[in-house]
Amino acid sequence: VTERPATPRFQHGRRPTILDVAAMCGVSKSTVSNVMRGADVVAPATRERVLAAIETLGYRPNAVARNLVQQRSNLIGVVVGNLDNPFYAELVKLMEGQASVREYTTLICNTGGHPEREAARLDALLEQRVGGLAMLEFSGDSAVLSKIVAEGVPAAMVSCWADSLDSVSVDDEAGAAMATDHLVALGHRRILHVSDAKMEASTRGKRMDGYALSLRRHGLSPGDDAAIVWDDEHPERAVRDLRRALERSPAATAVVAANDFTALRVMEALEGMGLRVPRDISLVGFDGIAVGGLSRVSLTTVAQPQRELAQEGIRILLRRMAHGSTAPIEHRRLAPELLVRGSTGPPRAAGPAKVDSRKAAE
Amino acid sequence: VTERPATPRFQHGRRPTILDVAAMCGVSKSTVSNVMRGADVVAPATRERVLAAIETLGYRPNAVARNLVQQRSNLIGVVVGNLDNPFYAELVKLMEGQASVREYTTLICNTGGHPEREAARLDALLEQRVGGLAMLEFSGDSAVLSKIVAEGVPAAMVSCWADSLDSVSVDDEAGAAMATDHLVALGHRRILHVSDAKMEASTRGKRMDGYALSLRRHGLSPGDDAAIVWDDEHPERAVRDLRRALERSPAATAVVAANDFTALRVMEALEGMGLRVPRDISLVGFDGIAVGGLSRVSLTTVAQPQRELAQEGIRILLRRMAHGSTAPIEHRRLAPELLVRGSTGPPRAAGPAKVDSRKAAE
DNA sequence: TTGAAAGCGCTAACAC
DNA sequence: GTGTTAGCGCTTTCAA
Repeated sequence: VTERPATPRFQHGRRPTILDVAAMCGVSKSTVSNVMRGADVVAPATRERVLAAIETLGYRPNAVARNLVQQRSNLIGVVVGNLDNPFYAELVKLMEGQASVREYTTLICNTGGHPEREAARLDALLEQRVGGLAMLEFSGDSAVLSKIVAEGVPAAMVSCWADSLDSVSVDDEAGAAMATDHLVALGHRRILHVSDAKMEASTRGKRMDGYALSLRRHGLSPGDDAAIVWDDEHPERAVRDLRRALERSPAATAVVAANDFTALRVMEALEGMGLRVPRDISLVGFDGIAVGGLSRVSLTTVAQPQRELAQEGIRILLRRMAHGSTAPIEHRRLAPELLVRGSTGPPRAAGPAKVDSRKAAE
Repeated sequence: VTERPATPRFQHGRRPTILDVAAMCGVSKSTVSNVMRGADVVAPATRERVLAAIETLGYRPNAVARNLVQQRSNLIGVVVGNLDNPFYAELVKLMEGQASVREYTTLICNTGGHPEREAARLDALLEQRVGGLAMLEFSGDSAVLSKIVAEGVPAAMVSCWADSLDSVSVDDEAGAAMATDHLVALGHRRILHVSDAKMEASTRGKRMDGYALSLRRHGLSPGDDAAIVWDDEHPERAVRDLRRALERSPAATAVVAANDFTALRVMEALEGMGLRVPRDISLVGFDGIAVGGLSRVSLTTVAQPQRELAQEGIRILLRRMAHGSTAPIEHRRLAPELLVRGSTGPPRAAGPAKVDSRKAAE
């Protein structure tokens, strides 16, 4: 039987704990804890000794233990649908920045828009006992929603919506209407809408509503082939629907896309059919992602105020984390802004363009 | 004085613990633990009872407590420089996917390329006692590096490099040489290099080396004004250097950019000067981000195999987490691939293009 | 101003 | 098979 040494036992690979620090400078661990937490009850001389020991030992407090005893954590879970979409990548980055300024660490999960993955990632976050949850995109799956509510974890929807949770988002309906109004003002009469299959249902719905509302206000109607859904896993379907709507008479002369990510794909598809944007067909996106601003791309879009969304999102979440379920639910709506760039213009005077059927067939 | 009820005390907001489950079905918490952990020592009948209790109570194990007692966590810290750069956003997404398949949760931190923020975010990760660390971009700051080594936390460098840590990356030098070879083969003789100030130093260096190596192999030399650094916070400097190099005689006819993110900005700057790509000047990027593939952008680039990088990165990290510091350091080098698209072509036959000084002045 | 002690929720020996 | 027990590293009363 080996005897334990009396001096701080330092097995290989073992991190020093608060006890090692305490032992080194002959105080109790409470005192070390008081120093660490900045409680101003410690005598200056003692504090110095403790600080020195922390330094020499390379002591680093264990957040896991602290979280366990405090029954809360400085972890914020961020659930995002698709980091491929620059809008969300940018938003996640901004939120992480906001959170870390406030000493919170973010756990970021990408769900790919699949409700079952969303549920699984959420479970992981809940097991980590995150202090709060930010949903940046939300499948709308009611099982996921009820899990959040049942768990009672503070949550905020950012750039998406759920009745029962705090949220901050832009006015999607107004934004989509602005996009459509812009096209109508340019003289377009037959305008299509392409939405994104991956997009959360309620936002998708509101953007479609805004589009339809604008048309109605101008005495126009969408037409039965005007609502197209872009599913990135089966782009050929949307391309086919798009082509049909463009070959009909009167041919569509403009497209409102549900977001920039989709708009870029639609632009690609249209140009693949031999159509020129905006000469033959105009296109408006939604979100205001950075690449849309490149002169090569020059996508007219309805921009969301990302920085404000991130800031408000974190603010609302922290408020909820502080107040618990007592505070009333807060829904912030921010105003989107129409950025007119080079992908929109008046419809062709010389009548509708012809789809290049050779290219279109590919 | 109120008396404590004998039945499971359920204060408001208190999550059920393993003890509540145990009490509910009259077993000890070890048995519940055995069921949870899938230890096959539990009698089927007991297991059923426990499972039922878990179900009705909505019990969810506390990963914080588990991590504390197990002295390890299923958390993987991912440190990335800039999520704005789609290359990293895409890579992060892939790594998160790989990690979650293996039941690991990722903690993602964005450092903005600032060493001090990198150090701060790293501290947060270490306090959470992450089981492993993936560095996707690394300032090269030696303080950060030595912190990782001192802490003894398993770490892998992905798409970047440190001698003392496992890594997986592409052969940056060979890739940059491929890009340059391609331009030389097209007939270009005076070729500039624009690197990215935010980029980690060693990768930046290797890509520059590859560029210089290729030139030398072809009997060319860069010229004293050929090395330009793009700093996103002061783009005007790079633009000025670029313009000078283009106004000199013989004027440069091609640019190798250190990455796609920078290439896109250079493209924007060149076209802002009234130059056309590739007619007046050719441009090659590095990374292979998705937007480069849009027909509007059509950026010739040296693509990195992102999926493989993510897969190998997680594999190497998990290997290190399993073996501790005993295993030898592993450096994997993957081959990059030249994607010739529309931003490169032969130099103008009719001599160098004229920079539009009106536009250039803006 | 400092220390002693009681946990936070869980795992993992080990005993029964 | 199941229960008992001893912690993991820390915070937080409460006494001294």
